[in-house]
Amino acid sequence: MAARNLPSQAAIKLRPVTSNNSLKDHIYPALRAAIMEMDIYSTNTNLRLDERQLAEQLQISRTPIREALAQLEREGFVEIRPRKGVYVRPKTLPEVLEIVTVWAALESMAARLVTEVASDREIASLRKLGVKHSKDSSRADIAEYSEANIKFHQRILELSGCELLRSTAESLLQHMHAVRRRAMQETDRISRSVVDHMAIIEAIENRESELAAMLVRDHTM
Amino acid sequence: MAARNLPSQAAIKLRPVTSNNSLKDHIYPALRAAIMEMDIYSTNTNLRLDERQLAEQLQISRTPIREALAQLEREGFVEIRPRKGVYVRPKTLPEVLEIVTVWAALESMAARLVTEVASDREIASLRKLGVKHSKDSSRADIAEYSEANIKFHQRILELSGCELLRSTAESLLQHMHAVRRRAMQETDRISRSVVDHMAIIEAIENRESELAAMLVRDHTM
DNA sequence: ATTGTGTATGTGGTATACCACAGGGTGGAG
DNA sequence: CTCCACCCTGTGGTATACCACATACACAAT
Repeated sequence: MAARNLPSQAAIKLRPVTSNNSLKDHIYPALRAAIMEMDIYSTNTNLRLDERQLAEQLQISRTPIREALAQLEREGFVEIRPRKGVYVRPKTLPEVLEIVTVWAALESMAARLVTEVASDREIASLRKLGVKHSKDSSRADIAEYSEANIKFHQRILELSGCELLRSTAESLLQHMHAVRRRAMQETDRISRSVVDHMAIIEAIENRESELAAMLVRDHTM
Repeated sequence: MAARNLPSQAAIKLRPVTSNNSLKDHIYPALRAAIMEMDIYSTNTNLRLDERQLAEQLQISRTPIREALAQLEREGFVEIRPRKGVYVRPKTLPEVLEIVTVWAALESMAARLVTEVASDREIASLRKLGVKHSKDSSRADIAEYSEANIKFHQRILELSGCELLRSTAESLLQHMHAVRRRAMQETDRISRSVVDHMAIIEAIENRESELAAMLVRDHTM
């Protein structure tokens, strides 16, 4: 504080150097991404992960890898069988349906909250995302649309103002990553989706809590 | 399979001895319970946990303790500051409100599902829990009522048939453990609660999805 | 007396060594 | 040739040693 008024103080201003010291935190997203890339197209891909092999590939010891794997296990991405091995856990159809169900519950509540707490300005930003949808869908660019689609739903969760709602849904989203490709292949689904989104936006703009919550729920499920 | 028809086979039937081999899995609940017992009564309680001290108390090495602590950190019970220490993270009021909000979203969806998939017999079991409530509340036995109250809500989540819905809510419940004491102190809250529960049961019995979902949501929040 | 610097100490982070158990392979007995 | 006991190897689990950094404190320079 005293330094603020010292004229002789050179304005060096280097960054707080908060660089990620922990290997574990660095490795966890990498492993998760690698798993999400590979887990689909099941048969004859090796679902087993070897701690020592990973350690050698990453040029670090097993310890941080084990911590990352433990986290992935708790989140349901892998299964660790003692003295057997670490296995990628492919998601069954019932599991995916459950994920969608919980997501619907969360986003439905989020939509309700948005109608109650979000400013008109914020809601307008939501509409802008919706408009982008229409343009993208006309080009039928699946991948790009998928991105925008996710952004739209994430935005609703953000605007709810409930961080736990957002983060819980976000972790579910990670599990859906591999499945989304399939789900979004059908083109007619896109046009239907855009119509749904417009209806959702409209309900939110009109502050119709019940309607917004219902539309989001039905749309997701 | 072949042993089934062997008459000489004594019906010993001992358990698969899958007993908890891993120290980590044994320690994690213990630590969590200890934290939940202590975190309240904020000021002047030492919020810091020492890995080495815990290791000495439990007569094991730091490794499994670190794994348990890492898990507790992921779930938000403690905060690990590198080279500073492990600190119990007391929940702020806004955080508790967020937990309640997410819980309401989950249980509301669960109630909706119950009206769709649960058998009449299962719903009847729910009513039995409700009846137990009335009896308990007349005795104004706070602790006992609190238990029954939780059971009631957990039962709704079970009957939804969506395991992910149940487990997600269950993890939220852990965070509420310390807070519940306060919330349940007021006696009039109990009688109100019982009335609410009866209305919820009735809606579910009549298969009124919307009504059941709404009642659960409003009751929780 | 004040301030800045060196150092001692304690922390979580990482590396490494060893352990117990699961599974498969091998050898010998029949 | 068949089958079973035994060991050998590989796995995740645990213990231990060491590291880099944050902090506190002593002490010296001003």
